[in-house]
Amino acid sequence: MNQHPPVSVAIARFEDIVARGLRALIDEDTSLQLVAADVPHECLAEALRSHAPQVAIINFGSLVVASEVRDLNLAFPATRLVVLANRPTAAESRQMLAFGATACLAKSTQARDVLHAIHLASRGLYVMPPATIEYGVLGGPELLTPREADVLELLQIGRSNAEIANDLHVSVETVRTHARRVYRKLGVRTRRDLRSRH
Amino acid sequence: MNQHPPVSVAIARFEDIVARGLRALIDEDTSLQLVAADVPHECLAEALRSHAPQVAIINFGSLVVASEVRDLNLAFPATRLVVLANRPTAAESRQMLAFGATACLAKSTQARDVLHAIHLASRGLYVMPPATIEYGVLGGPELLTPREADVLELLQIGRSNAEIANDLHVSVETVRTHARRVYRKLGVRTRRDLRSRH
DNA sequence: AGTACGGGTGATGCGCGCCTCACCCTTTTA
DNA sequence: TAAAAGGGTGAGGCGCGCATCACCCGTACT
Repeated sequence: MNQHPPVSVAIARFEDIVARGLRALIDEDTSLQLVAADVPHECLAEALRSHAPQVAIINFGSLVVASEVRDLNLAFPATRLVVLANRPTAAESRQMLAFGATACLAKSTQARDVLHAIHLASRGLYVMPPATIEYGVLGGPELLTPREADVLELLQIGRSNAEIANDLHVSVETVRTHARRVYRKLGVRTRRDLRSRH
Repeated sequence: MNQHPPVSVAIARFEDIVARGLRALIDEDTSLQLVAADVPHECLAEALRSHAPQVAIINFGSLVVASEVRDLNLAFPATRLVVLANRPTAAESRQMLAFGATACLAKSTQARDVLHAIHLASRGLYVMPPATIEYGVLGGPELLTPREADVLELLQIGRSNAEIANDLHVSVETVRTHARRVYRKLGVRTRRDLRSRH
């Protein structure tokens, strides 16, 4: 029922065992088409230029500097970059995404999950390893702060400002300030709207 | 070769068509095991408590407020939350992740990608829709700051600390401080390492 | 008329990242 | 050998988000 054209994939050079595993994995998946494999690190740009794969699997370990990922992404924006690292830290993973990678995976990731990630990345969805997202690392002033979320929750169940102030052990004025920001961020004008929305 | 126990999945209540599609999708996948389906929104917490599924697919549209996701995540940290929204904005997606969701998907996502995301989410990997990550929305003290990027650029073209200090109109000591942070963040030890490519 | 609510503005304190610079030390390089 | 670079530590100032509270005004409901 789903007839999609195969996803073209290029693989950078990896350690022998890893490379063989990756190749076998991708060969097994008929919806993935290998267009280049075992590409030496210094030939990556050339390979991306000539093959223009939808997905390129990059070896984090062979990166001389992390910003090479940014350079590749700027030069070949049509190719989604999947970075495979031995044991990426949360910071490294975030840096990879900040530099334009679409996915960052540990080599300890299960084989099937690598395939899942390749497919998702080929269609632009981001994949990040566990424990890389906490409140605070996601910028953006439109996000509700933890305190605003507390107020929102109580607003939603119909509590008055005075009751909320009592619940949270703060002044009514503080509650009103939080409520105003919640209204603005969620694009509503009254507490009523919070309950009738959706 | 891959003998993994199936992943238990619970599905919240969705629009009829969507619900049928989701069910069929998950029934087809032998590595997914449906433990609850068409769970009304008000029974979600109860369903998660009794079935303790590895993954729960949440209907963004039936959320009264976004912070319900946070509450569910706090109450059932072992269950990965996959939020399915009609057309999530970048802010909404980030808010979902900030509130503890492991994946946020648009309903326009291809069926197979929903399955991919469920599998990845079951093992803790984060999945985000396209265009939700730009440079800057990822906070974190480990990313290169603008000033560090300035220094990096000059370091890469071979300028000395004194020259960089002159270019940027700051002290040599400041340049050395920026350079140190750049080295640490990029995992290199010398400016040579930054140039060994190109 | 009194109370609660929505909306604007501003102030305060705290924490934290960023930028700047300084002083110390060792290693590398010219 | 002297200069440059790498590495550690710490300090001071600045900006900003967050949380808290205060005062102003107008409106809606009772």
